[in-house]
Amino acid sequence: MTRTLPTLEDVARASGVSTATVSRALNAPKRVRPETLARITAAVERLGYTPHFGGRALASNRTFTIGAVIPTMENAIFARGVQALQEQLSAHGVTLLVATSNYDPEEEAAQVTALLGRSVDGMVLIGEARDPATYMLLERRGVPFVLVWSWRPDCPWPCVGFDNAAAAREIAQEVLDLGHRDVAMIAGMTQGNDRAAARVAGVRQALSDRGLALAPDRLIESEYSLDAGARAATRLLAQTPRPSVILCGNDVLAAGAYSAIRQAGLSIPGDISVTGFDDIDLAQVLDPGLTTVHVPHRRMGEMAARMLLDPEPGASVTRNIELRTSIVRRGSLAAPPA
Amino acid sequence: MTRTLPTLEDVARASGVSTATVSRALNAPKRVRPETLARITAAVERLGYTPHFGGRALASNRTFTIGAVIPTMENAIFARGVQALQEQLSAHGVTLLVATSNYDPEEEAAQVTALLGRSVDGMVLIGEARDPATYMLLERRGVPFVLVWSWRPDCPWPCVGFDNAAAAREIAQEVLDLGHRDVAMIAGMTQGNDRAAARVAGVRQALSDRGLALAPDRLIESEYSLDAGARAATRLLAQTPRPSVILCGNDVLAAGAYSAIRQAGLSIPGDISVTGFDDIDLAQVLDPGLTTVHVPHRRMGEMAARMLLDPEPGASVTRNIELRTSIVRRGSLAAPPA
DNA sequence: CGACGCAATGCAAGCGCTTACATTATACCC
DNA sequence: GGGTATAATGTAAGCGCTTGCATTGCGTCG
Repeated sequence: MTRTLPTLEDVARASGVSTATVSRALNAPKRVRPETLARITAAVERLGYTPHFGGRALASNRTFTIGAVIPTMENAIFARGVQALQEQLSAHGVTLLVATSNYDPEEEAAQVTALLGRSVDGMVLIGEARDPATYMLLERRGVPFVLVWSWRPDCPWPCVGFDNAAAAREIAQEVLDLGHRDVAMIAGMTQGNDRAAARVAGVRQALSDRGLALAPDRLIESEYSLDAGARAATRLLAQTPRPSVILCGNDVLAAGAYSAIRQAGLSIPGDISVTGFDDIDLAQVLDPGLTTVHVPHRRMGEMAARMLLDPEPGASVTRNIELRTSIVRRGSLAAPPA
Repeated sequence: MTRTLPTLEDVARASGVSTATVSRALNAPKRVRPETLARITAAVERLGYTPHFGGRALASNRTFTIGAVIPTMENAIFARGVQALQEQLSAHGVTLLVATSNYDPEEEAAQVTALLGRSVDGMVLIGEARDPATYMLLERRGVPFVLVWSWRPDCPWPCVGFDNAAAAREIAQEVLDLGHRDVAMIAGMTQGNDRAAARVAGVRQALSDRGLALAPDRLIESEYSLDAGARAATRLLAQTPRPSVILCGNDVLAAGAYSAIRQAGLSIPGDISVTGFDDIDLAQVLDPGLTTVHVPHRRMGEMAARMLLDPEPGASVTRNIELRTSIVRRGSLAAPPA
């Protein structure tokens, strides 16, 4: 009962043409006479033929597949970004292959290798910080790639993202403008994560602009999870004096902080303010709504897709694109308690 | 500057053996003499050789890839399930290919076809309700697949999931036990979605067990999104009398309901209770915490992986697995207002 | 000590598809 | 109507890999 799938040759035989013609009918329909095309199409239909991906990849050396390596799908922001990217790509008949690295550079390198082995036509990577060997590998294979989520003017690679430092600085300025002086921050792990590092740097910059500084014990680096965020916040709340605001490296951490603050019997923003970063759905569902930085995840996906799909690399599409972020003001940020 | 990747043949030449031996060295190391193996390994290393996926797929007709078609990545519950599945699969050297259908059966069928075209070795599908043609296609191609998220004792396909109806009935019973009589429900679109339909059925069953019924205007089917959930809740709140509890088809809808309720100036659970389904992170972050049904997404992923990876299909592993759900009690459910 | 079995390796035939090149049909021109 | 572009199709050579079968080399055994 081992069934053999219909092949190009079966279709060719069934429609009385050569395999070359069938191939053309499938890949460049205008190159075959309409009636022939019709006959072939009918045969394809009747036989239930589907092109064999491996054969195609082998012969044409193209796979119509692009790969993406993201830290994790469990963070909604990446899930959405991937979704956007995928929608964009499928609209062009390209499949997206997603791999996760769990924020581990070695794992990321392994996933990149795996994707290269599958002859992806292009690749999307998150952020800029990674082992130079990974970049070399990519270049050696001549696989186009684009970095998303990070951006700086002189990034040597094609990238589409936003200035994490500037955005963080901006929201920190807003916090300071409200009169906060005793600022704490829960950041993501900055090790090997340029976005997390840039956000810390941005906050530091805003503070130093006003002659303030982020004391070492006011900065906690935390894994990106609700629980870790809550734990970090708990530690901050225990300090005397208590900070009047907690800036969080992302919305998930902020949500964790909400739990801890609620747990401690304090109110937001009455006793303490909180800000986030990313603007995932969660941010608007929290009570009070989370003031956060809106990140253009959707546009990043679209632009990345466009860059990768661009027929003449380097030509019509700019290879270094800065997207704007914006601050979304909700209830979690107010002036410090008197 | 067109670089050509090293091929099996290059490695063979470099290590003074035939391609057959190199292939064996890669796929069945114990079948080649240790010293030969060492030489080959060295050559592979030196040349930076990576097997070409397409060639392998073509020759061996196996891809070490399994595909999954999920409704959307934007719902955290699927994102996490996929993540779990992926971890499980990578541990066995298998790649996961994820496609999304956006709850559209036709789109799902298209994605299934696409994945089949890529010669996946197996497939994971969500739920049982779909066009018979899709099942036929799968069978005709002889590709093993497993259904997750749904379960019933006499499901004709391999499946690992839970009894959505029973779980919904259970939480509804708990609601009724607290004294609620005026129950409303925001369900997912039941059209082509057996999980959503089963959850409604479960609630109905619980009600009818006590001689109650779900009035037509007390049931709103809604798209799975925060906004849609909020809109549905708003409509329910406008009814007189106002229901004393809103059962939601999933946590995202429940979160939407929270917004609407807060908007209306009502309190949870003082004025109105809310329950969810899935137990995503969100549920514990909401204030008050959301009482919901915990779904074993992680175990589903693991079991599905195991079923697909199982060397002797039908043998050691049961093909019909029911997993247990449990009710997570948080603050959103209380007795109705006096 | 020759026959035998087994382990290690080589040979070569594809797997299903694309595509340069060759060939044939069609159309159009003077 | 012969000649020539041009369009449509066919021919066949791979793409990189796996694998059945053939071959070789050796240790073993009667």
